[in-house]
Amino acid sequence: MERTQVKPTLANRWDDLAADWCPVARAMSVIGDRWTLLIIRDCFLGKSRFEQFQASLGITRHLLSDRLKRLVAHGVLEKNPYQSRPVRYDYRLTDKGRDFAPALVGLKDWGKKHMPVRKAAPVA
Amino acid sequence: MERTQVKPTLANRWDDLAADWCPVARAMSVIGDRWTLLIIRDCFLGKSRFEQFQASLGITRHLLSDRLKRLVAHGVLEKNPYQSRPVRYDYRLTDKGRDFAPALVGLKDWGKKHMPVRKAAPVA
DNA sequence: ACCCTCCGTTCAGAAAAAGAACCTACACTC
DNA sequence: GAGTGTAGGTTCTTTTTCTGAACGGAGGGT
Repeated sequence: MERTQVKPTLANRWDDLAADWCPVARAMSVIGDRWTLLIIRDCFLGKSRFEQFQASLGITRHLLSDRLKRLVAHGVLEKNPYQSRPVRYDYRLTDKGRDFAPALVGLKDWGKKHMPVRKAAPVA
Repeated sequence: MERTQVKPTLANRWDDLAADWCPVARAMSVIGDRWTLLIIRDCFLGKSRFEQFQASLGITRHLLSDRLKRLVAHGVLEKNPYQSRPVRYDYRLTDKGRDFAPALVGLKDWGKKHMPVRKAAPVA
């Protein structure tokens, strides 16, 4: 009885999309932010560690930590120890994660065709 | 020189991605939020008006207005008057917008396969 | 004249993100 | 046996963005 009636009229929170009738919306409940799909892209490019993602994306560590947790929780990534003495983890795509490949290719093609690289400021 | 620097300290991450080396990142600079791709999906489903998007998505009107402007600015949608007496506009996909189809299909397939509809709360 | 529809805009408050520093645990050197 | 470095985070405060509700304007219908 504590949170069933939180918002009766408008539905929108991140995870509310997960129950949408539309599969695209349900996909957006996983990757519907600026970084998540780029983390997945980095995984496809062979990156697997916290520091690698952080260096690659320039994302804040806090947010990266959060997004990795979310991806693991969704079963898109797996967190495994890759060495045990000082325990260190890496993140690898699961089959579910690898199935993003077609969507990623679609976005890559779109970006290539429609978003030419315009440098922010040709300083100096 | 006084007000070109509206936000001097923080870089706008949205637009930083537009200059990224990776075409996926550049695509994310357009659709890298929870709603934009769903607006585009709605366009593919034949919706074209403010109220239709708002009813379909449950997005706040403010944000919808903002996202539509952004999509028009990016050339993904076109804003056209569909009646002139009380001037009303609708939003239609451009060719650039229609080129999202493959990516959208990729996400739809992923959502269908990996995100079964789980109702938020099986209340009574 | 009054209410209705469509397409927004404005405002205050809540949520999320940014940026930087901090922490743990171990290994390597000195 | 104290510093230094590395990997993988967490904590903190300040900005930015999003939400939710109300307001506005331009015309239409009755």
